[in-house]
Amino acid sequence: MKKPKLADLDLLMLEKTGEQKTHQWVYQLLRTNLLCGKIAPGIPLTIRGLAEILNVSPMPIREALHRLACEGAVEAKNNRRVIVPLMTAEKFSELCELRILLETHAAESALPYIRESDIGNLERIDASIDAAVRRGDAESTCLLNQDFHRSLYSANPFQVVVPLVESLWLQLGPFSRIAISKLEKIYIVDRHVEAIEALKLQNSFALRRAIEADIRDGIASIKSVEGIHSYYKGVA
Amino acid sequence: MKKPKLADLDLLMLEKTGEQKTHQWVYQLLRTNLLCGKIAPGIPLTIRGLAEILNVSPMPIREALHRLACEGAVEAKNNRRVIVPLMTAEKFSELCELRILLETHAAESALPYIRESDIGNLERIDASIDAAVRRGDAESTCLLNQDFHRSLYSANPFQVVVPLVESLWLQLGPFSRIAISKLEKIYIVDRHVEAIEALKLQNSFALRRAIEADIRDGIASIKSVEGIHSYYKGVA
DNA sequence: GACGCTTTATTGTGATCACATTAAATCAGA
DNA sequence: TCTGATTTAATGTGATCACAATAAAGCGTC
Repeated sequence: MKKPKLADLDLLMLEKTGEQKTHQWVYQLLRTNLLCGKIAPGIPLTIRGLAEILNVSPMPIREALHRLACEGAVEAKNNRRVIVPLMTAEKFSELCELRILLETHAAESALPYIRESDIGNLERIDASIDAAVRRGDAESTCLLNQDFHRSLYSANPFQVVVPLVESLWLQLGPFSRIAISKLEKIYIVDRHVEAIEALKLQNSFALRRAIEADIRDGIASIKSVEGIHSYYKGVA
Repeated sequence: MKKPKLADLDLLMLEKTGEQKTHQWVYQLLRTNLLCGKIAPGIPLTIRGLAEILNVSPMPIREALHRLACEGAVEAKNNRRVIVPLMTAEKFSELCELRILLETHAAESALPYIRESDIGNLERIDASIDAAVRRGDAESTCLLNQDFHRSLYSANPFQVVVPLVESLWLQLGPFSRIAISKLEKIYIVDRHVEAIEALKLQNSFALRRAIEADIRDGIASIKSVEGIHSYYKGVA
């Protein structure tokens, strides 16, 4: 097995809209690729290397990498390498527990602010997810799933938890790919529909249950993959 | 009342140790000052201005400010100003609820890993806090208090929650100064001692109670300050 | 082949500069 | 003295460069 290199990356590209700065574009691009697992743990990300791939100066890459590092998406080692951090079973468990803790809270505290239009929006996103699942589009499924959660929690205008949750998503990102590969089996029960029902009924208990179940379903699918342990440590 | 300017800042300085990079030094310095409320909300922080104050090139300041922005410690407005964000009552409540949620979890999941030496270390820190309170040293009290919590949670070697908690501390930082000013009245009951007792007894329920009470005591002292609302919005 | 040392290439950091954008200061007119 | 437009100053961004530190490659020895 060949050692993976930076140049082998096939990133999914985003177009740079005119209103965003270069470093924001780089950040979004790397972030998106991390979130749907396009960048495997262990391969060193270099400033100049990415600068060449993306055809920009090293400066915006530097800023984007630093930001991702402070969100825990990548890890700046004490030597001079920046990598997607490797995973351990214990760390994985901690991240999942925190997701449940934070996201059930976020959903519940958003509930009083949910309006008809919010529910419509969530239903629209969930329909897109179903479509993406059916056509086997892993990247879209992953990103839309996060859109669903983010939209729900953001209904609370005084919300401060979304950035924390996004940090958790980023740290789990490289492994969500595994979950996605089994998505068709998972979505026998659509937890999003359950959540939307709970919203309509203003039932905070049912809402918490639905969110927790949704997260646990994803976890279970990852844990069900045999040899996951060797996966995290194998690329070291 | 004069409009506060950047030059009027009297930052508490840290010496730059040889092993740390310049941008890390700048980050720690700004972070420390934010955490103990030395930088008031509303005054614009500029790269070149800080560079001149700290006698470094603009580059490390840029990186430090970007990192603080991504942690929520400062807010980069859409115009060209970076400020310590203003507070609202609702946001304040959210931050406090999250502190309780995350820190009680962090304490509980650290409990199984606590060793004799950890307890000794925590007792030592608590003694330092008492000393700082007695001599009215607000900055040290604030920083040592965070040391206590961080040390406790970090006993769990697989812990991923400390960075999230630190982000919350940073966002609450500018207002912790208010709490500190009333600290002598608060520490009638030393919640840290209660927490240490719970650790010794391996009593996770009592530990959660102690941590939650510790946080709530601080909150109560801030809320007890009359006109706090005008404080957050007054400097706008 | 495998291991240790030297040489070379590459990396992150910090400094400096040019430029477009925005805030602040200046000034004219009432 | 106040208001609004115009000029001036200051800011963030991105590019480029020099430098020290590190990793990778080359090479000789066992």
